[in-house]
Amino acid sequence: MVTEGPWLDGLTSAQRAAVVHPAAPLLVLAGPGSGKTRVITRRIAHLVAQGAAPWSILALTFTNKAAGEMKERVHSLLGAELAGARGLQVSTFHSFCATLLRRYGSSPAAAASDGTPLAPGFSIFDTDDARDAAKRAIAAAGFDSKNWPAAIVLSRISDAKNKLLDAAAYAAEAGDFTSRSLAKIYRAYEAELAKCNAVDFDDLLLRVARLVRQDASVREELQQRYRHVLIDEYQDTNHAQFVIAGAIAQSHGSLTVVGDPDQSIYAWRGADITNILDFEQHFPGAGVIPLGQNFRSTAHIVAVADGLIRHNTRRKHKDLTTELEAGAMPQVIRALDERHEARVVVDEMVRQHEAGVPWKGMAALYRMNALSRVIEDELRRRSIPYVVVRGTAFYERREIKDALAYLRTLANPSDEVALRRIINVPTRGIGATTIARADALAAAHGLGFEAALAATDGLTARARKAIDGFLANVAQWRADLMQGAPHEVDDEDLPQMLGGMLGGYVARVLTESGFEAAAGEGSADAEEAAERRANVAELVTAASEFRMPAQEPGAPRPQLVDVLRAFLERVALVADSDAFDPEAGAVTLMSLHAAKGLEFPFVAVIACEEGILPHSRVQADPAQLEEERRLLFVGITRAERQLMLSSAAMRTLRGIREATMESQFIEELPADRVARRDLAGGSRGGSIDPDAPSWEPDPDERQGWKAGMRVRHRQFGMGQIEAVLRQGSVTTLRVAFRTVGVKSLVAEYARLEIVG
DNA sequence: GTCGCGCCTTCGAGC
DNA sequence: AAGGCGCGAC
Repeated sequence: MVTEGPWLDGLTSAQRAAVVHPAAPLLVLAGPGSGKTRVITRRIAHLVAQGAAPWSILALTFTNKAAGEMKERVHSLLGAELAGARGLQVSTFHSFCATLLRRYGSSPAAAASDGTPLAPGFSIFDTDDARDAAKRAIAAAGFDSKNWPAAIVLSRISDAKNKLLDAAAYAAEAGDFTSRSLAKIYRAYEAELAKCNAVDFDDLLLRVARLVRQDASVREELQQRYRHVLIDEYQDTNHAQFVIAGAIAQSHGSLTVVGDPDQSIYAWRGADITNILDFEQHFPGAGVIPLGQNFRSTAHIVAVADGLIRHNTRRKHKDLTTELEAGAMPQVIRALDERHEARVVVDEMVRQHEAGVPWKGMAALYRMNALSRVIEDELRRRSIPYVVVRGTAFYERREIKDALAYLRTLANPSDEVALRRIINVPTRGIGATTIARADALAAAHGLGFEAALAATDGLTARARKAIDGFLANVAQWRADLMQGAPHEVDDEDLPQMLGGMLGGYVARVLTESGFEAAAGEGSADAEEAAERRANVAELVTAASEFRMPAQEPGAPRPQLVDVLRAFLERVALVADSDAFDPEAGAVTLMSLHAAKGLEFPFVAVIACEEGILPHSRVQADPAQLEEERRLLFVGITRAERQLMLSSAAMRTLRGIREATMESQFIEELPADRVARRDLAGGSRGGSIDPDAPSWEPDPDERQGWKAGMRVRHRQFGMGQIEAVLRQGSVTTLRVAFRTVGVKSLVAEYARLEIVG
């Protein structure tokens, strides 16, 4: 047993107390910048040093990124000395649950609520797939999609699932007409999922919660295996996650949770803040260690954050302190409009850069992803490197979803949502009529969609031929999945070998199906077509770079089908923040939600305006308003040395230009801790003429048109500037468009987008 | 059966 | 501003 080591170096007494706390329930209330990640990783290292087997430790994080970093840190802490941390399991709740469902899916407790068992290779539906399934469920339950929008239905079902109410339990509680109707739709939705051998995101948690509650042998196996459970960002766990963690930790009680109620920002997707607030009631005798000292931000920033969060009434107050110097005053900026705001923010970034802060040390944060656009434009115009952190954006693209639907059809033959998506992509002459016929046949004979397609008669010869050809291909591709790596490949080289096989396989399917060749079709222009093809190529690359996670000891060697399923699972569970690369050497742009857990020397929170932050949809509800305030608190506390909070007196949003009001949260900041700069002339909105050119755009921006530039017009599409004619203050451009020929446009009004 | 246009709605954060 | 849906033309 080792009682001293590098994992105890340089800790404060509170941090140390948390690290060495006995293997018993422990709540670490960790304020922003208080060394939370440090405490978890070092506690893991300490547990291992105390003799715990690495594979007996389960650490659950919020994102894959955080999981990867945590694993790495533990590795380097223990290093050679303790033979590393092999077998240590660090993952997100969702991927941990997916893994359990692959392993224990045959347990009746993991089955769908109608009893349909989960087969290996089940699909994980994303929000889009779930919406498709919900639409079909609404129709199947006999309701009109006009009165029952899929998105609303889904959010109600999601709420139910997060509270561990399955369709039957929901129906039992349903009293009024709306609830009873929803209960029917919920049941039909579950039937759709079951038919597809699919789960949605909430199911991953719900089914595992049911599994650990109802299946004693699984529960005991997990309790035996995971002797120590640690959970990061505990303030954002929901009830299902609470049940899962509690069940696993129940026998030994070694449960460490770390979080900050003031940073709880996911109530809207089911996070239950009482998990953390009532931890001591849930686990009597639990240790509680507050970490209030902030090592991240200079004193003014901490004071501003503290001053803001004090306005939340439903909270346990803890003092935020720092021993760092006062530092720069946080700046509160009121700009004229969103482009002006972007200019001011980027000006500050340039100033910071000149003062030695690298681009990667800066971030612009916002409440809504749509707000990234102006900042992007400004950074691009000034040739400053930036990345928009939105990991799921790539997977939301149509061509990528289609390509993945091919793979899902192959990995999970029941996945009808996927099959429907690609049955006629590229167009093969299998249209709505054919599909309606197949549906009718399926309903009449209780067939699956694929079987019904094969069996439908009375089709045109062309449709018949198209279906037969396609299904023959599918059968061949599925057969091709039943192969492993050559036996002579040793374990060391296996992951890379399998990745290569997967890449080759994906490329082959997408080529042979004709998908790749047609990937650019239907694009508005050649540019977009090229982009789509590049994205598909990128997906093939991602597949070949995929590394199969380590298998359980004694497990059979994975076949290609297992690799494909693991890949699809990984892809389904990417988080937006997974795309964050601290070494990218670029300014970071991301949502306030995605910024949780990160830190930057310079942070700008843009669009601090009523209706945006707080968001317009929440203002009536005090609990939701407090969550909005916490969101700004999270943003502020990402800043290490420089903070800018900006708003614009005028903003164009969703195509409407409107006067704005500064966020009520700005007024709540301690006035002596912020430096205000009102660049909008004291305007509080409303009094400005929206059309008045209120600030001077950069000369190079106004006169930036040059012959030869490639531009895009909303209506005319792609074109190239032939000539720039200046007539007084008016600039006229002669533009040769690909489709409509040469046009003369007034530069100021044409709203041309420069594309290169 | 397919394609393209225009009207209409929507419109937040995300595993 | 942008995506979904329905209609008409080919």
